[in-house]
Amino acid sequence: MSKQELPATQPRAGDVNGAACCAPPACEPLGQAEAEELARLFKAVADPVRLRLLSLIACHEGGEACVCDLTDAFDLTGPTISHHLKVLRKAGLIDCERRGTWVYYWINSGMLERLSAILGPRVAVTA
Amino acid sequence: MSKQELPATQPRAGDVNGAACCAPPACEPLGQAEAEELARLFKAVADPVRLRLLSLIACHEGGEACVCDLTDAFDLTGPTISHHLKVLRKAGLIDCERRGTWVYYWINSGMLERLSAILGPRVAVTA
DNA sequence: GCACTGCTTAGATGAATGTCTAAGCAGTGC
DNA sequence: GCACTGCTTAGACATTCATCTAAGCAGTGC
Repeated sequence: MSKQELPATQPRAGDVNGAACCAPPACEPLGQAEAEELARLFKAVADPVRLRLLSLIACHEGGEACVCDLTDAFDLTGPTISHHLKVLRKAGLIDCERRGTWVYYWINSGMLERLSAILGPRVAVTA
Repeated sequence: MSKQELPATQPRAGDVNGAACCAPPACEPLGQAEAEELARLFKAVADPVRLRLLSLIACHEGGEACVCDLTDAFDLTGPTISHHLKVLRKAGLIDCERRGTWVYYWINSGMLERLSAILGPRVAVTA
């Protein structure tokens, strides 16, 4: 847990024999802390069931869907869908509210847009 | 593996007692096949080491970096970095070329932009 | 050819993750 | 209050994944 703290401007192991293999970075790359937080978000999205859940919610009229509708769209048990929804919720990608018997979910589009922006023009980011 | 093939227009389980819990989708949600392919791509990005690798490569002068430089930025062994680079390569997110002693990697920005677009305005997508 | 460096592949191992069943909590309606 | 439905939590289990060490392949230079 020390190498990633190097100033990255000191003489490099690659400079042996006087032949540098490559140039220093031209912009500030992602730090470890940001990378870990972003990876947490991407992990939440990196599952076919959760991608389809997001899509189903986004596609529903009014931008929200109840769990029963989401569950019906899969060949999975209720607890499994509930688990995936929880992962998305913990990542801040969706929010939910109980209304009487049913629980409704909707997309937190700000979070998705943040992820989108990171992959967009360039990976380096001020996050 | 059959429920997701439902037309989604037939009477629903949620209609019990005549009280529908929710409305049908307002647009075409992600299919299972597309979701699986996208999840594969997102999984490749959903790791702090791989995010930093992408960032380091993108930030390097000329848009490419050699492995030795990438390895030095982490507190991980060479084989581990090589493994992560392979994951990114198999996902089509980066490409590489050997030039003499060193191997250089660069970003396949088209792939990243595709992922970016999916998370962007809406999750529903014609992928 | 031989030693050296750079990088990848192969195989093992511990941790994280997706799924299930069983059980519990929260509303609704009789 | 009691039964019923909708949804979540808890815990178990199989699979996937990140990492390591050991070994192998590819260039370079003497």
